[in-house]
Amino acid sequence: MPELAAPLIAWYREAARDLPWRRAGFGAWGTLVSEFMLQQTPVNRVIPHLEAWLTRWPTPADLAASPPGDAVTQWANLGYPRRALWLHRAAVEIRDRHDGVVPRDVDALLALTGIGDYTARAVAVFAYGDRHPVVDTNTRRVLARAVDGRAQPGPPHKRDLAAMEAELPDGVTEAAIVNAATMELGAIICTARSPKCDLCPLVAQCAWRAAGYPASEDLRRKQAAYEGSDRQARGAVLKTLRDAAPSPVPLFAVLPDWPDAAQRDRAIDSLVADGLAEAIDDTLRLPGHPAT
DNA sequence: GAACCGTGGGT
DNA sequence: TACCCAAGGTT
Repeated sequence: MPELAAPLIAWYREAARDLPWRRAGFGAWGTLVSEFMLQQTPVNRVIPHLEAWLTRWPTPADLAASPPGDAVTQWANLGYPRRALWLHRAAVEIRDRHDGVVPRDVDALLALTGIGDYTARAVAVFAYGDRHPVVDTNTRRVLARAVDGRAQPGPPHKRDLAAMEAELPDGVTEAAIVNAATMELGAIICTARSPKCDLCPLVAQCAWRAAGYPASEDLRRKQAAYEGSDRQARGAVLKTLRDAAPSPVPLFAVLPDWPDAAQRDRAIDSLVADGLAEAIDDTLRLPGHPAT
């Protein structure tokens, strides 16, 4: 058994948060939706939106039968709205290619729109109980500290999967718990800013602690400035469309007072190019019904 | 591999 | 206040 597994499993049993997607029988569709929402959006903001989403669309086929614009509206202010579009596309693909059943095979999951290395393995492990390494930003930080003795992980890399694989016990059930426990530890104890090392189950094993908590060069890429950015303009345009939906908005009424008109127009064009908006006549609206 | 993609809470 | 950060993925 790898060194970290036993203390992680023991800690997780008593410290894990009670989250909706950990309830017994939550289902693969619910897991898939939760993982889409959790891509770069914090847990506490996801929970109410997840429950509303699953009430409205209890199965992939239910979502696939709605226009993609409805998904964008229901997504509300979760951020990165193309995730809503991608989740809708994935639902269509699940309906058309997998008889409406969320696939279990990692390669089949990876072939769905909006699903990458993390989400594919998270569904296979947490929804179906299979044995794979699951690596998210929490996992990478915990391994960087506990195993590599560094304060922060480098940028995401394929080799991260092998690093996590090395920490997994042989047993399928135990491996799934170690995956979840490593993420959970990074989320609530081994946090980015001020880790709670006095509460950490890995104090005896932690290479970063043993080395005296050295600072490490921060190799992560920094987020671009948001204020004044094209992203901000896109967000504002899309909020206008969501608030008006299902009605279209006349183009002259889309952010008429935006300080940079060229930027506003660029935002509109890029949203149309992304499929997040449709320009019809002299109006703009959320995308309608090519779902069925 | 780097740039790009939203939004809000914590510090 | 300004900056950091968040269960990533696509191009």
